Amino acid sequence: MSTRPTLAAVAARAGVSPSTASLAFAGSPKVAPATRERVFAAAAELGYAGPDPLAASLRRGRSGVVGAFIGERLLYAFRDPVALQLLDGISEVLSAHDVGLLLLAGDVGRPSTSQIARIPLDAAIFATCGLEDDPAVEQLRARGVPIVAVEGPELEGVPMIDIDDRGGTRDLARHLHDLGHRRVEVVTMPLRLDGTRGPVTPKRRALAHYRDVRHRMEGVEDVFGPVPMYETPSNAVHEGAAAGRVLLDVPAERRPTAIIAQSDVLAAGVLQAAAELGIRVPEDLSVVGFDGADLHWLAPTQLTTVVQPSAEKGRAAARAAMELVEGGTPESIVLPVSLRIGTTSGPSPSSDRTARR
Amino acid sequence: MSTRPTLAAVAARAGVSPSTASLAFAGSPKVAPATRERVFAAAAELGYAGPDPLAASLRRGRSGVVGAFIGERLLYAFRDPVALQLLDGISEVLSAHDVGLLLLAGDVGRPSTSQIARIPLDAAIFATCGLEDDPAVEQLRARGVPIVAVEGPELEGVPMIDIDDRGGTRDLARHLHDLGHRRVEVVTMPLRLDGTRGPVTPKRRALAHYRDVRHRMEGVEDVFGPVPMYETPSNAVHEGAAAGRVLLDVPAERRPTAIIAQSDVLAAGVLQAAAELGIRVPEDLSVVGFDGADLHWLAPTQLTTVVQPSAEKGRAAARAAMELVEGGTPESIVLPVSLRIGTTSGPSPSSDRTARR
DNA sequence: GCGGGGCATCGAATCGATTCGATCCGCGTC
DNA sequence: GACGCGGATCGAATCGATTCGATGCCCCGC
Repeated sequence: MSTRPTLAAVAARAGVSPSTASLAFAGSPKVAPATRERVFAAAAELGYAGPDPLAASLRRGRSGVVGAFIGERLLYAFRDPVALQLLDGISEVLSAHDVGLLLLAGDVGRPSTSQIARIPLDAAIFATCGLEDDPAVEQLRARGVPIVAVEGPELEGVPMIDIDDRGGTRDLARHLHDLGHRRVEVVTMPLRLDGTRGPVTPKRRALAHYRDVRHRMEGVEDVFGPVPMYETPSNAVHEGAAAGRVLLDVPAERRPTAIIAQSDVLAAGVLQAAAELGIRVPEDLSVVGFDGADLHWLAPTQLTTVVQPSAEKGRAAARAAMELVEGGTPESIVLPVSLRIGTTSGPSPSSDRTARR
Repeated sequence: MSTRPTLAAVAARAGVSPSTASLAFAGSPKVAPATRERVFAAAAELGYAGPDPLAASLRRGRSGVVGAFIGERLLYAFRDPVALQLLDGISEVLSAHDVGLLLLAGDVGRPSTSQIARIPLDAAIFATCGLEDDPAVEQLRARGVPIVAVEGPELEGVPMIDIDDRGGTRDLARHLHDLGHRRVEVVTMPLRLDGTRGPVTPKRRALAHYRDVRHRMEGVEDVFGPVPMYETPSNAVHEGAAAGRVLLDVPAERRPTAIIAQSDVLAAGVLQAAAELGIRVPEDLSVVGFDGADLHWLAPTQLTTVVQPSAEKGRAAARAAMELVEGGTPESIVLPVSLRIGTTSGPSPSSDRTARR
């Protein structure tokens, strides 16, 4: 009573050897139906719920758990609809394999390294965080835990699931350029998670941690050349709004005619700031985002943005992880993105002016 | 090379017994500093990253993983800010214990039971789902995995973390009653996850799955008596909006003067519907919610709502889980909630009319 | 009647640590 | 000089399954 029955006990009760009992539970076709029944009956009598996952894991060398590394704490990371979609995609594939999804949130000051040491992981997916100088990477490698990176930096032997951040932003920028915009500014996601807010200096830029952020900066520059950029400390609506206020609350002639936000969430914040300041979108100002997140509450406004396959990114990452666990060597992949023109971008007001003159 | 070094190998190299090496890695004070150093040096030479968590888990009988059961798939569950806060609270406490948080999302048609059989869990927290007739409960019990329920039904030997849903809603209802509202309708969260949408019939109500939903219905009735209720199939903004359109798009004299939404998210949807229909809030209509979620994008509107300690709920649940793992028997607790009056509730327009006449 | 093939079952090694009680050694004390 | 004590280290059992190669057995065919 005090202690749970073991497979051996069940086997004894059923009058078979532990090996046969094990086979029976594994559903092996090698065991005779009658025997299988006897084993199950014995298990039922003893209240045995099936093989202990821990013991099975040790023997198999697999824990059935894949870890997803989230840079920030859950609460902030999940303000980001893309992160959610990503995780949802991961979860979908993993659960189809009966594998569990473990969340490793980088809590402030607490490196997740001590968790890694204690928790059995079959593979790790770096989901929404740069992994350049993350000590966890070293530790996982030493442990032999395979790693998959989502929009991380290239790492020896680490398959990467990427999207065409640069190309997508380039399309977006070109769209604005075609509309006559010349005074364009960028609101960036955090270059790294240290709470910095403000104009991006070259020095700051050199510290950029995240691959996607860098590529989205470059995509703009491919079209417009150097452009003022403003960094937010967190990819959240209110930070977008704060940035928007700074960039927009200036004399109209110095105001940008278009703002390229590096995410839809930030773009939504900029829209908010514009509304507060009585700036009409898209008449006075074009605002574009990135992600194609469904910001239901923005309706009926439709953001001009670059749609990325967030969920598919997650599924691909999970598939790669499973393949690594099986001993395979999955390829890095780059998923395509597509421009979606909404109601927040229009002809540049200054180009109108020039035309009229 | 092909195979990872074991503790035994490290011990051999350091010239000590496996037991001593184990003690050294565990940081036991019983091992002499010099010896410890020797062990660590040997480990470094061999590229040994520390004891294998799987083996350690088996021996200890603990996996260091706690599962959180999410009723829906991740994507939908996390539209709900309360679920997020809850998970964040859980994660906070667990990671302080170096314990991992595993997400078990009930994907459509795929009961998580097969995952449970394969994944080693130390405890399970039923986070955002009813567990009345969940087969997972039976399975976990058979396995001896302790369970904590958050706003679940009372279950023998399962500590429950609850909030005062009924009392909170009662305060909310009284607030509206005091403002003169008499024609009140309720927008409910799903009574169970089967996609049902529409007026709540007594028959339907008998099927109600979720404790919090039931209590929030009762709280309203404590003040207003029987009240028309309208069920949404999912706790999401657009569903709130859909419900709002149905309830509000009727001749003004049949329109409710106040709508009590069972969550802030639904309330936000109702606000959206009201705006679409040109109904002013709070002049023509009061809208109240529940949760105290920070819907940043609602600003500057401030929802009248009941603030619940979502994150604390998560922390409490995680603490209870840890206590269960340690063999303790944590108590069920009920956390307090508080009314927060915002800008979306005001005097009933019909009471104005009556007064004027 | 005997050899062989196939199917069901069994034995035993193994996965990699943890942990308790035992042992060993050096030193202080009477 | 013997005894006792305490700190450091070691031996060996144990956690609970999985799995491969071996064994036993039955039946068929020659």
